[in-house]
Amino acid sequence: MSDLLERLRGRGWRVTSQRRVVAEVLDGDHVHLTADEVHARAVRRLPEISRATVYNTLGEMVSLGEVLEVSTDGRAKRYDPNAHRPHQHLVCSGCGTIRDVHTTGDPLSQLPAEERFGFTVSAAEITYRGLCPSCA
Amino acid sequence: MSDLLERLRGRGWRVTSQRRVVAEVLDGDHVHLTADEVHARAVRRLPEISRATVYNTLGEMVSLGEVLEVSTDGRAKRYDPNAHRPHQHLVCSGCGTIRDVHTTGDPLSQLPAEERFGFTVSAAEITYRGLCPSCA
DNA sequence: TCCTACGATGGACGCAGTCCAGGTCAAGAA
DNA sequence: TTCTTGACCTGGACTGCGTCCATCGTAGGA
Repeated sequence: MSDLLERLRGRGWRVTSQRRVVAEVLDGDHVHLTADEVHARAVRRLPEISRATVYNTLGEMVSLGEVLEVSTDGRAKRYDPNAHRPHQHLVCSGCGTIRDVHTTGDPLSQLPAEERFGFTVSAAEITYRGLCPSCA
Repeated sequence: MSDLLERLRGRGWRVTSQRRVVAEVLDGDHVHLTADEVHARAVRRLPEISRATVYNTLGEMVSLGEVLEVSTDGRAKRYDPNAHRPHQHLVCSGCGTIRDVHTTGDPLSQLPAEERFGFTVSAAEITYRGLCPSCA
């Protein structure tokens, strides 16, 4: 049983075979899958699972803060199961590979008060872009 | 004549009424419009202009580095005419308003070599999220 | 003024994501 | 164990954003 599923159960989630499979797909592979990729992998284990259910389940995991949504290009959103350790993303402009990276210092502290325009700023997402070794 | 259009002409762009109108729409209003909003405003000045032309023109301006594409939500891309001064974005989670902001220090220097995994890192985009004064 | 290659048009198409009416089932109660 | 019920799942239609393409129009050089 995955940690993710355990945490969700602890929050009063009804555990169904569909939700289990989606959680396992995300937990098993620490890459950043699109919803359709999650669906494709889920179908291997549970052929009847529908696309709508995958979208719903991913959306619920995101609202519960157990999974992060990242959209680094204008295309499909990707889902990041590594929601409990703060991190940023490094994206290859060639092949689209995404890696989790850790920065020194807190990005929020780099935004001076006079640049906040009265906003209550609560988060900062950094996307680093470049070429991976294979694409360079 | 807008600066933007002057620069584009200098790059050998054929200047048509459609391209002029798109450039003027972007230049006139320093907000971050979606392609459809650009189209809606362009139609007021040139009723026959097509959606495809607006998309093509925006895409060309982006490839020429004269306009930036920003996608802060998973929805429509927005176009930022302020491509020549490095800046980051502050987005209201309530209403979606986007403001250009300037950080202290260079975000690239916050990514240590051992976190680069052999990538040639060339850019960093920061999206700050929070609530604007009206939404707070 | 003429020519022609580059640009514009608009309608069809594709992908990502959402919605909905109706059928199904997990989990608590007895 | 069986019953009950409301939460959940399904599949197909639908929407929004963006792209493609065949055809027509025109900016700008000769």
